[in-house]
Amino acid sequence: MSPAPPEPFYICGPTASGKSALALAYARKLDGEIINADAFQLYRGIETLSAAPSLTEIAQSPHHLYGVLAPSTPNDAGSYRSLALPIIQRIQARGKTPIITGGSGLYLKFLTHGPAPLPRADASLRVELDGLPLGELVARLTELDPLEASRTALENRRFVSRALEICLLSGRKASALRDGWEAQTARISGKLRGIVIQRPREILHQRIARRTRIMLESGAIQEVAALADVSSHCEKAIGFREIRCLLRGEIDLSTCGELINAATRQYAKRQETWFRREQWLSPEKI
RNA sequence: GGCCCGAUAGCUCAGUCGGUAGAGCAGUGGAUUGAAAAUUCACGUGUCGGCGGUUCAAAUCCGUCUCGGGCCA
Repeated sequence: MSPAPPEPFYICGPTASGKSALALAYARKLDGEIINADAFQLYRGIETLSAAPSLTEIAQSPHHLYGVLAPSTPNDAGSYRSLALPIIQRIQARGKTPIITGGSGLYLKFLTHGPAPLPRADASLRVELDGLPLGELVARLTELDPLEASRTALENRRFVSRALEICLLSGRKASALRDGWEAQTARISGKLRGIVIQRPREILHQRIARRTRIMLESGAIQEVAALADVSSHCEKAIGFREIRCLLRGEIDLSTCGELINAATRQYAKRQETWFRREQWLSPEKI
């Protein structure tokens, strides 16, 4: 009888909190291999902009799922799960510990809790729904699935659109499809091992400012310039828009840095809100 | 030295005929299972530059001082 495969170890927390460095430490400690759980470090061509691990870091331990997608490739949490699961299994089969590292809360939760039994996104339907006024989306959702409408933040176009999309694609009520899934996943609570990095807000802001400065000095501008003609999925990365403004001469370098700083701070706050609520790991102060 | 303009939230500014003030940004908290570095919701007491005066009542009118900026010497 073969021994049980090593359980994955999760390292998460807000941006610029030091996840990559901690992952390396744990890779040594647990004889592990690192797997990315960051939505934008998946992409090639924005390694600096997305603060992906450096070549020096990557050389120290096997790293997986960094720079594996072309900039124009769309992605979502479900696709990420499909990419990550086989890699986790292969690492475990070698007797190594998967060290899953990243700050994309939704991606992590898809990995740990699995997808709800819902139809996946449909690009052409989204184009169609995007053309309708929010009021109409709300009206259609309310008609098809009043229960789901009552549970949805109706001011949030994305959420309304997604709920309606589920109803239209499945021909069933989104509320019915979602039911049961949450209860099923509740058992995972507190069972997984890992760390949520927490730092005082002030310290985190200092780290963000430092990282933004280094990023702008060490190639992020060139990365965005190189993608100038590409209509890419990764345009949503923080810093992309700001650097494009810089390249067009609309703002100066210091303004660009300030805008990126502010956007990164806001992102870090959203991540903290997410991880504060997620109780499947026990938070550990660093 | 003289004249003019400005000083209001952390920042940029609005504030009508005098009735003790509100936007954007920043910040904080929340939502968030298939776009998530996305999307979205909520939260505004501050010596209205200081001191005096007029007035029932002053961010608002008057005087004066301080600090910016400008013009003329």
